[in-house]
Amino acid sequence: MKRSKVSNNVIRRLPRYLRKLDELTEAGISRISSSDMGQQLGLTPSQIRQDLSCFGGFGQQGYGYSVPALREQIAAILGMDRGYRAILIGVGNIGHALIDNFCFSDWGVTLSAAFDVKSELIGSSLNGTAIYSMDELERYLEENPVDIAVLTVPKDAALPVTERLIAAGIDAIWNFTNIELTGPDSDVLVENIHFSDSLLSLSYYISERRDEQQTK
Amino acid sequence: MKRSKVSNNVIRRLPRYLRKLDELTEAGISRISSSDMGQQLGLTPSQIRQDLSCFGGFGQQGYGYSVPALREQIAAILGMDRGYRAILIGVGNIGHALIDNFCFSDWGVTLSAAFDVKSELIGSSLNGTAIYSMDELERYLEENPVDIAVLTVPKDAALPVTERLIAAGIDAIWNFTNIELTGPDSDVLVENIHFSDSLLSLSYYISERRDEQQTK
DNA sequence: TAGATTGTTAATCGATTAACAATC
DNA sequence: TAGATTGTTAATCGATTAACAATC
Repeated sequence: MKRSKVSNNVIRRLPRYLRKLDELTEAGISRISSSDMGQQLGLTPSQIRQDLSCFGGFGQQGYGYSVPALREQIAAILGMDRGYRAILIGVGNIGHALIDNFCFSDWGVTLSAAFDVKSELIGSSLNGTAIYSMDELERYLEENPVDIAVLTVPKDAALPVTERLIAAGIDAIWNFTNIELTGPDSDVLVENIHFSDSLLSLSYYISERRDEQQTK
Repeated sequence: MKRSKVSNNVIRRLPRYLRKLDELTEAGISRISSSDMGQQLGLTPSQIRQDLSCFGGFGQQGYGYSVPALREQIAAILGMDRGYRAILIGVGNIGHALIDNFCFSDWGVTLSAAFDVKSELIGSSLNGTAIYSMDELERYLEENPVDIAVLTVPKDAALPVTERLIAAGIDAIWNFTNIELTGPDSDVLVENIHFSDSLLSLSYYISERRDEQQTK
């Protein structure tokens, strides 16, 4: 697999391809052409072929792509078969929801532990995930392989906890707090879920549309 | 305010600017130059000036930007002052977390009601938001102004509920389900929060980095 | 006034689309 | 074989960066 600096835009489309391929599998469809796929995703056939060709030729001329084969290829490109391990920090409302409802294993990730400061949570377990005290964080990271820290702590705890994680040598943070962690300082990977950014974008698009309708 | 087709990339950066400006306000900083701002966000000064100039000249030569003034301008561009109203559909884990913890009003949006099918929830209220039966959805939409539907239903309910929303004339959906709603069919605005897409992107970047380190 | 920094125009860079030979 | 569709190269389009006159 060549990894010669594939652009962000391409990477962000790969999970959508995967999701679409899963939908096709469920619908019993086992082959698809780039033009059908493009139609269903609102993309041009060229773009899909161009994207996939960053990683190799997965299709067959005159035929298209095998749905299950392409699905496996994309899963591998995304690292779903690498057995990454995650811990979750901050079992508040959103952390709780993730532990209970988000199926990490569907995406090849194992959630191995959770951490919180609230004594009534420590020692219990949720959906099979044990909850430890924040005091045990460093020791746990020393003794267990962890690739991803899921950050679901309150706003004020975001930066201090991030510093502890970085000091403990964590590689990647999945950030659900509304704090901008991406500083130029450390080289930890940060992937953000900013609810508010998303809602504000939607708010913009609604406003744009209404203004257009006004003008007409 | 001119709205002559501003590019997506620009729109997606505006909420980050807003967030940074709020941080600056909290830190007691009342003016900032495009180069300082760029440094703090990892963007070039040019890009920030270019982005802002899509909407007008908010700065002052030789001085920079007034933090509170720019903050208000961006808030207005994003539609935060338009009083949009939202309802939430599906009071499961994630819906519950949003009602309890996500401060809609911070972003100018009012959450006016929630809907679910579970009889034990119907009639109760969470954090001041009343929960209605799904049967009342259409009636509610007829009688109340609603701009945004927050979709937090289980996977299987996603498409049928979306169809009901569209039939009832809803304009915009904030989609938390893992289903691809963006079809070419309807012209409803859809903004997605796809947890899995985000996690898989992170998984890709981790894999990319590790492969690079291998090669070295 | 001199220094700083904007808004904007032009230059560069990168991403998307189109076209087409290769081939299943 | 003929039709379909890929992978890839070239053309186009758009976004980012650089430069600089305007001016606070």
